[in-house]
Amino acid sequence: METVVRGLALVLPGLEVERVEGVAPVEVIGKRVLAVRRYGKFIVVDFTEGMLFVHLGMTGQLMLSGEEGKFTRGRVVLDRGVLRYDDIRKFGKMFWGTEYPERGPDPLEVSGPEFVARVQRRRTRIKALLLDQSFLRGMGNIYTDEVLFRAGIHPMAVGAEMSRERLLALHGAMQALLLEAIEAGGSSISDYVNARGEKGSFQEQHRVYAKKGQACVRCGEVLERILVVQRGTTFCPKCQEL
DNA sequence: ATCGGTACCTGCACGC
DNA sequence: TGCGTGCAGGTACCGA
Repeated sequence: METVVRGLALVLPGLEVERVEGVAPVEVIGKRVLAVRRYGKFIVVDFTEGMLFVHLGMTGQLMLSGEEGKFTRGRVVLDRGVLRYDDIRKFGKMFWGTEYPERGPDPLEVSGPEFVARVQRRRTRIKALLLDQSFLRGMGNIYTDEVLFRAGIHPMAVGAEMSRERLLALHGAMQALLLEAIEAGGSSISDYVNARGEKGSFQEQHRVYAKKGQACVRCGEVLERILVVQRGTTFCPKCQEL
């Protein structure tokens, strides 16, 4: 989402909405874009009064250029350019609002001590916690699996039982991972593209996500796949012991 | 508070 | 080639 936002922020500010089509909310008509920001996994387009929230779900794409397709679900036509919304599975959403949805702190902004304190208050498994948007806004399945591998933590480990040191290491690994992923333009598995329709390359640096059966890059052990809160989870049983 | 199950929707990879 | 199954960057809601 961060990489989509960065692309949109280069182009949209100052433009005025002329009309909308499809799922785009009518409230934006006639309003001028002030800024484009990210709020967790939401893309937030700031207008003179109120905000357009866009959540891409699993397969959503928000683009400034490129061809219309079978899965184009909506458009925001501006005085200079068109913002097009495509979504194969229709899990994404666009809506107008004046208040932010209730969410936890941003993983890139939360401090180490605050992160530790929040985790230690909870009895649930660390993977479920990282995925919970009311706990942290922004971590998804890819980066959760990747960061737990980097920090050497089992996805079923209970947060409240982990030491301050391990949690601080997890916090540091999480911020480093996200910054590297943003630097690489994000992870494109099948559908993800930025605002210009370009794929990211961080998938080339994934170490465990969707790599069940492959050898662990650190120890050579065969990577395992389990289900945690109904999400496919891949980890190294040797480097990430319970 | 937390969890499993289900639902939403479409495409794709895989086995037979 | 075709069919059935399971899986997918997410989230909401249900009942236990």
